[in-house]
Amino acid sequence: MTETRFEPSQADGRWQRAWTDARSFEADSGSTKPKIYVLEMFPYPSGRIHIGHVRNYTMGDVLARYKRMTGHEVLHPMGWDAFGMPAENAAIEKGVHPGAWTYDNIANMKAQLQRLGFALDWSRELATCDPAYYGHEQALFIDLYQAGLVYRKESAVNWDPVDQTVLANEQVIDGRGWRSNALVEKRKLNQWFLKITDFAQDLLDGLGTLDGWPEKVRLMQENWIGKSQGLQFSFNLTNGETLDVYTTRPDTIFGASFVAVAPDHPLAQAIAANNCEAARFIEQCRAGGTTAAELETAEKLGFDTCIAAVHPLDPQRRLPVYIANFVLMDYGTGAIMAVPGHDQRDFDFATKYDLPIIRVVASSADAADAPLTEAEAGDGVLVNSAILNGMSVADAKAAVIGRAESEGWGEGKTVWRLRDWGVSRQRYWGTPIPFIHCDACGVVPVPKDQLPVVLPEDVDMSVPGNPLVRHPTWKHTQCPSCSAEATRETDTLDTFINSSWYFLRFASQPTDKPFDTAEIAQWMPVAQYIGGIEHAILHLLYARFWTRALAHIGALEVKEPFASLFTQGMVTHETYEQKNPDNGQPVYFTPDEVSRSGEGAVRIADGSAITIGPVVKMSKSKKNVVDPDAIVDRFGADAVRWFMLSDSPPERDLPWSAAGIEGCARFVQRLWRLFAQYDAAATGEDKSLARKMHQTIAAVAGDVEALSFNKAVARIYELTSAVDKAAASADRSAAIRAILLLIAPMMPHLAEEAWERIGGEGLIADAAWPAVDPALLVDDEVTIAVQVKGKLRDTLTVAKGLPSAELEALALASEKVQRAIDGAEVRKVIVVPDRLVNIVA
RNA sequence: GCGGGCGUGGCGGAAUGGUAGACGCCGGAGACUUAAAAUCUUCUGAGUUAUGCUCGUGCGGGUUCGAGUCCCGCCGCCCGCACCA
Repeated sequence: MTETRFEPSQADGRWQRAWTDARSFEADSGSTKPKIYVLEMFPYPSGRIHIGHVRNYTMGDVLARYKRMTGHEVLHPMGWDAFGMPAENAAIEKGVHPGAWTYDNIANMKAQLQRLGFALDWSRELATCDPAYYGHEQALFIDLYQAGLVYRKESAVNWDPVDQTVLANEQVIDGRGWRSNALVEKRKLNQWFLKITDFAQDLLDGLGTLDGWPEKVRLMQENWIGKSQGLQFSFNLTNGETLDVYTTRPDTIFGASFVAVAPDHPLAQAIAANNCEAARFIEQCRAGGTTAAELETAEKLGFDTCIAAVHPLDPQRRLPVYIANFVLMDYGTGAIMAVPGHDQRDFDFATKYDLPIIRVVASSADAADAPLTEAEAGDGVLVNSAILNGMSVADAKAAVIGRAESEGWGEGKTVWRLRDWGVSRQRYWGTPIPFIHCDACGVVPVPKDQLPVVLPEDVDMSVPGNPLVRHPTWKHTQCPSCSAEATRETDTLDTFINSSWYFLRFASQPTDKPFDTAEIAQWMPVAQYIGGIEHAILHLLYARFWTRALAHIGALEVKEPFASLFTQGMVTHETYEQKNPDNGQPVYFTPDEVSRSGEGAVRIADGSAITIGPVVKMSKSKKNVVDPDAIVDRFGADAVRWFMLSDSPPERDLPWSAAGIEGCARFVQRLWRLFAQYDAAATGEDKSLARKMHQTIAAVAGDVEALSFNKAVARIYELTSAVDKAAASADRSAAIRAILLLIAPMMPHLAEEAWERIGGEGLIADAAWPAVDPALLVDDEVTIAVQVKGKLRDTLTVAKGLPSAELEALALASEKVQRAIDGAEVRKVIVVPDRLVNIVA
């Protein structure tokens, strides 16, 4: 090792080729080693990878490489979530075919990923837009149809009358199409649905078994599934009709002081038909915002219908019926009994419209008349509730439901927020839904031997509307049952279906079927799944459902696809801006355009002052981005990888900084110089360095297993400094070799290069993780804190395991301690062996 | 509004109820050099009458021999959301 600098520009490519040539990272399903599946969420091929991908994939890579070193057969694949709207947008804007655009992007991004040296099994690469992938998806979809998990029903979509297309919610801006600016209409279409609600309870129960998932994600899914148990019952109205309401608090029924229906409720609509004031009110409700935060802070508003409802347990009582802006049509029956005393929204409404607020739950029977200044949702005993008085909330719930059922005016009911999954998309760039519409036979699945139903290549994206509908020949076919003229389904599948089983196809990819059940069992479930929190609900819930659905039809033996989930933080960067003198709007500059010095920054082009803005998520609009290729060119893959792992805990945001990456590049060189000092022939002991080495190996292993990469990095720095300071010895050489192995998963190119030079056998990628001698994990000397009344006054270095009495004597003998005691009487001495002595005087 | 999370030096962050600030970045001083870069050494929470002492983990209480850590009440920031009856 004579070169004084490590040259990533030469080493990176050389070792990447060596790994490819040796097929180092191709997973063997037949291996007898313990198997482990490490997976990061596959990217959408947008064109360029961004630094967030680099962070995500670096984390997975370190774990995958580490697991290989600890004797596992590792499956660590990569592919492309390649269907979706951006390709169609590009096609419309640039006149390229969505497929051509997508495959170009894949080629670029693959090259970018390969430059980072990720230990990926590229032999299993897949793209969801490949008929070899989506054909199997069509087969699975038909299987689920035959199992009764797929059905069609009418459902509303956002229709853009100018672009003749259905819009996603995000494409509707202030009620208008994002591209056409036309007013969006609600249109009812016959669409395909998956029965995810059949699995609601199972999906909920499964969350309890996912110990390896963040509590936050489990909670988000639980709320999304939204199970509630309550009473659905019917009010008799004074106009002769009845009104169904749902409540989760039947116990508070005697506290009901009004009834409210959603603006979209049929009753409200009927009233509005001959009452323009009501119609105006409903219109006003629709004009308001629809997000939770907007509605929560919006004032509670109502319209008195002048209809009254008869209280089912107190027929003399009449409750006014309101149309209210805070009642949702989509949940329950779209109508509620309102209990102001025990629901804050009802309380706010009652206060505004001067309706009675009745306490029916109190801390004790004596507190029945305690005034309510806000709604009280807590537990207690029933008061002011006739037959229910004195009961607990739980008993009263059961009593009311029992009575409603026996008297026939209501029934206990479980209501779910979760709704069936609408999977129809009226778009070209997606998986064709493999069904045929026949006038005589109805909806008929495409026979499996005719799969895949392939998208036509010759489409014109410049004309509005779905090209599959207007293609001259594609949709025309024969009915598989009766051979009559028939048409293909022109809807394509939601891309969330593509990502609901790609991990299965990675694990097993026969040509004649979606996957091999036995081979899947070798790898599934995914041991560690890593991705962004933005997928906490939809992707992860759909994948859990799809896996269950396949298990339900016997195609799989696992129900939960991802045993452990990790959601990493974003990569952030400060912003650089100037005010536009004309309109005062900020103008952003990229880090390349700005020279940062000390406190301030200037624009390189003209030397003008730049305002340094907040550190926020990297985004194109704020121009606070760094290009992975550019930084790999400049610093090498290993420095970039090291930066991704350093400092910030992986679940938190990582602030990118030029100084930070430069520091990492310096550390790469420092290690290079250290490795050059490796001397296999060195002799002599360095017991304390040997201890430090074994402790570090054990700690780094634990940190990597826990994905606490920032801690592992800190420990490697510590050991490096200790080795730097140590004199030559056999132990020092061993420690240098250990550092090399510890950094191998993190800085694999540097590690290979140095491994070769010190005469390591084979590739370090195939080397074993260094062994730990348990005897050397503990020190024989410990430093004891000596406190007086809880304040540190001295420290003592003593032999480990010194008895308490001796520790106490040593502590009391300390001059500093005596000065702190200052002659006071020692009342108590707390001794924690090998830790501290606390003298209470 | 509800749910969840987080508040520790100039910055990112360490810390099984037991020596707060590990490790890194920034910054200061010095060595090497004709010089610079690189590298190395060293200092770096605040205050102070400096071998010491006092204060210090968002704020106010509490439990404890001992609290960044546990409990109660606030404040602020971030994320999620579906007024879910």
